Amino acid sequence: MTEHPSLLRQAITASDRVLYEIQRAIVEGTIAAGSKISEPEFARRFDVSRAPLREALARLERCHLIERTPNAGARVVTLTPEGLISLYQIREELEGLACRLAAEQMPAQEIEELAALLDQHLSTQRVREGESYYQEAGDLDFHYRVILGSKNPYLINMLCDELYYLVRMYRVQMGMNGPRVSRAFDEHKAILNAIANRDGELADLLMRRHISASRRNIEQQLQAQRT
Amino acid sequence: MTEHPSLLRQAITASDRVLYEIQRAIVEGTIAAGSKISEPEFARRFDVSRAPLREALARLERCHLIERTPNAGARVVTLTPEGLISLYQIREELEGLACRLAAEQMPAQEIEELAALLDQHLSTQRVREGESYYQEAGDLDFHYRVILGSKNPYLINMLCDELYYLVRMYRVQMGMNGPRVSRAFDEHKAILNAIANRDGELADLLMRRHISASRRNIEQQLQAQRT
DNA sequence: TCACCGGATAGTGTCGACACTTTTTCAACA
DNA sequence: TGTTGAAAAAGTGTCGACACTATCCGGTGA
Repeated sequence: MTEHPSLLRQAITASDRVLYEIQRAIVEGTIAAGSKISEPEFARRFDVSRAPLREALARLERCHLIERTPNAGARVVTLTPEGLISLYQIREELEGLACRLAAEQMPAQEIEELAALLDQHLSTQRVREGESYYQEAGDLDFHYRVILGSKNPYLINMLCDELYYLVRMYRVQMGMNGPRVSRAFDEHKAILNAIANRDGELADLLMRRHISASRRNIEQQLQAQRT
Repeated sequence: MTEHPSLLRQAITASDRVLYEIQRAIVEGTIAAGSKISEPEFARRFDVSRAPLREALARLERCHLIERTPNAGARVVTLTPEGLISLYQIREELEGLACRLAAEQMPAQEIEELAALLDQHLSTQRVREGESYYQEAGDLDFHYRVILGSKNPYLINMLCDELYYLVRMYRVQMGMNGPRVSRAFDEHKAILNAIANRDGELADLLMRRHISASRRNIEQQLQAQRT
């Protein structure tokens, strides 16, 4: 049986399903950071045998959401200021590169779609003033598209599959909000312009600044929560 | 039973062993690039059941040595000029960052050890003039240490665990040799100096150039083999 | 009281078997 | 001869069970 050709989605196995559920639970904190993962218990909880569960755990380790030690088991990662800095150091470099490549490689149509996405963000943002979650999703959506525009498969894989779940975990569990929403929108706009003008160097610079600002913002949150 | 404390090596499971063997075989070309991997066949060949084999395959996918599609199986990656460029684009950014961080973070003792390593390279290089393989290993060793010096765990993981096997695969299967050996040594020396002087910016720049030169070198090889 | 040790318990690593999917084979038909 | 389609073969995904390892816990000795 052939799937709908426009989507060509992969087959969804049991381990996929379990992966998505656990991934989401970890990112949102339903499964506490730092807690231990018992294979028999999780297998029961998600109603699969240990084989697909272990497959899922392998992939969770891949995106840095859990840490495994042989013969000892898996734990959910713990969030630390150092970890956050390490993560964002890499993001700055890789997304800067992605942005430069996008400026060079992104098809005109994708750029138009990205512009449309930003317009949509603007209107939605006005409606839901102050509500942070949507902007969260929107911000990630913007970054996703830029990364995909780089057309570098390793880059896409590293950022979208290996790093972004952890980024989301930090943002969700730090409870992102505050006045950064509208400024982020302007920064997105400037980045889009640079890409549309095929100015890779500028796009690179702006994206680095954007991420750097985002990091400082989270660090502030983290500082505030510490008091 | 406690292991020797100075090494604190992890337990070596069957899946580890199989991973190392297949990894090496793919990097060295014993298992041909692009060839299909049949789980029952490989399980027999490496004398394990399919469970640890699949665990190994998951990790091979993680370091980009194989590609899997659900319900269809795994194939060894194929080496392409585009893939090489994509890979080195990322290396330039990440190792540049690693080098900058190393200049800031690397303990003095590690820097001394790195200097000693280079001296050792120089003497060995004179003995084995023209023989490329050792320089290969030595070059990787140098890069490894710089990366470890960055003290950024994500960076270390991405470069050493996820990208470097593929880098080695390209270099080995492209049959690296030629006159780059001594120049690479000089470049290493310059990078070391920058790190020792705690000049992160310069170390970053030099490392990027070094990798860029290495990429051009491989591209040349690739061009030559194409004729 | 505390450190050490041995058994009990839970947990991970591995195995062989089965269900379902994909690919191949081959015969019927145009 | 080339194409289509269904059966057969091969292969992947999943399951339950067992072996071995790590952890916990109570007892012993100093």
